[in-house]
Amino acid sequence: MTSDLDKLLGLLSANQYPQKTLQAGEHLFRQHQPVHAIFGVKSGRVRLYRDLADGSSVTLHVARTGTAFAEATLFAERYHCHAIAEINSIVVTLDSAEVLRAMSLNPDLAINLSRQLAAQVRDMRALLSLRDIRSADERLLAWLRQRANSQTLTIYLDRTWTGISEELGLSKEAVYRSLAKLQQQNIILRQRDKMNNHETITLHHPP
Amino acid sequence: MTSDLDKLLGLLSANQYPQKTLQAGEHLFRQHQPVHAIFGVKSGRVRLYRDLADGSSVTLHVARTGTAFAEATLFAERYHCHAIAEINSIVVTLDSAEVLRAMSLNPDLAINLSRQLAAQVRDMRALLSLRDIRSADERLLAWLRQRANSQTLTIYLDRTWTGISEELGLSKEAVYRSLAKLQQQNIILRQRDKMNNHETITLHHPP
DNA sequence: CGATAATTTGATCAATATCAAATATCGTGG
DNA sequence: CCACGATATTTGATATTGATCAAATTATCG
Repeated sequence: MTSDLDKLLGLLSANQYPQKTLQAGEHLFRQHQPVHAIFGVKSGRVRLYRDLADGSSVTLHVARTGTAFAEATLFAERYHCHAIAEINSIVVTLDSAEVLRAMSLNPDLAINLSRQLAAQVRDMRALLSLRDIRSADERLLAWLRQRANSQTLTIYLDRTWTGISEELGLSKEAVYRSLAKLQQQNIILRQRDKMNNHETITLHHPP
Repeated sequence: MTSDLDKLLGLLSANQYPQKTLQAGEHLFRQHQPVHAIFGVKSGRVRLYRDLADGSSVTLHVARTGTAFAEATLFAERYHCHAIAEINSIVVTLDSAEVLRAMSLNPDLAINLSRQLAAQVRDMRALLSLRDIRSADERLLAWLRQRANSQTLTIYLDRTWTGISEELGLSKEAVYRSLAKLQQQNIILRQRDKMNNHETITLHHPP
């Protein structure tokens, strides 16, 4: 999966991006603190959460390897949530003032960021619309159809089904069962590629 | 709800935005057609879908009143999907070449668009993370907590629960039942405001 | 005031989460 | 190259939960 982290980092060309190593449980930033940077996860897992007045907290997002997070802070004065590393993690930091200044001078940078964010909105919308499909079979099928090459009707997989089941919001068991069912009904064809251990799915009949 | 349509429209200042009236079943644009504009729904409902080689199609998104859609087409050559009005609708159109040109000349416009899109990404992430919560009670509670004023722990509602249930991905019955349960367990307090027919929720105990 | 939509509660059922367990596969270090 | 531990894949059994169908009440809006 090409990460949106790579793309976001492609926004600034010259200098190196400072990395920060976080121990599990260490905070990257705190709510109300002045904004310093936006971030990307090189490795690990960072949870964003907000405190509530009664002492409890809400999780807003869990950022995983290869994803950018806190993009909205680019335009904020202060962080509106805490960021804590759930496991040992490495994050890349982009100084937000620097990014903003660069964009002001060079519209292409800002346009480029818009492009990335627009693509992200599109992808997340597609993901969100999948969640409205109750049936596991149909949800999985819709996921496959969204990703199918519209000519060949094939999907090349470089991820694990267990990971995909999380994206789908289904248990891995449900996904495996749906795969088996769709295969049995001859709606999909699963082909394991001996060469590279990956898998190719081919779609058949329309539903 | 302040619509992201309003914000998006705020990007361009001077001229009026052309509106287009669509009959139910009428297409706004077609897949593969050169991109002409990005859009916002003034009223009605527009479905975005993509054709597959076997003659079937996948729905990518259903845009509702007050939302912008096809923002990603701003950077595309051709529409990657069809757009059809599901019911009689009115859409506002923003010529994409014009928007792009304006942004090239004025970085602030592009930065502004980035700001809107970043906020959208943040909101959608929060929505997506809610969908990972299986329990209806907990999902609803998380939704309330995300929206609670972190000081007063209150949420002012200007929407219908039926509409909220769709956002939550739950049946309206499940939402009403969860509301009743949370109320009974004294976790939330519902107060109907006689003045303006709206409702205020107050959160109590941490979970 | 009538019509339409929203709210609310009940009963039932189907579907998926969950728990279990067995096999297969991968990555790693010896 | 092999052994081994970790992870992924796969299928079975069971229980829980929310979807669905129904229906009654209330609220909203011309």
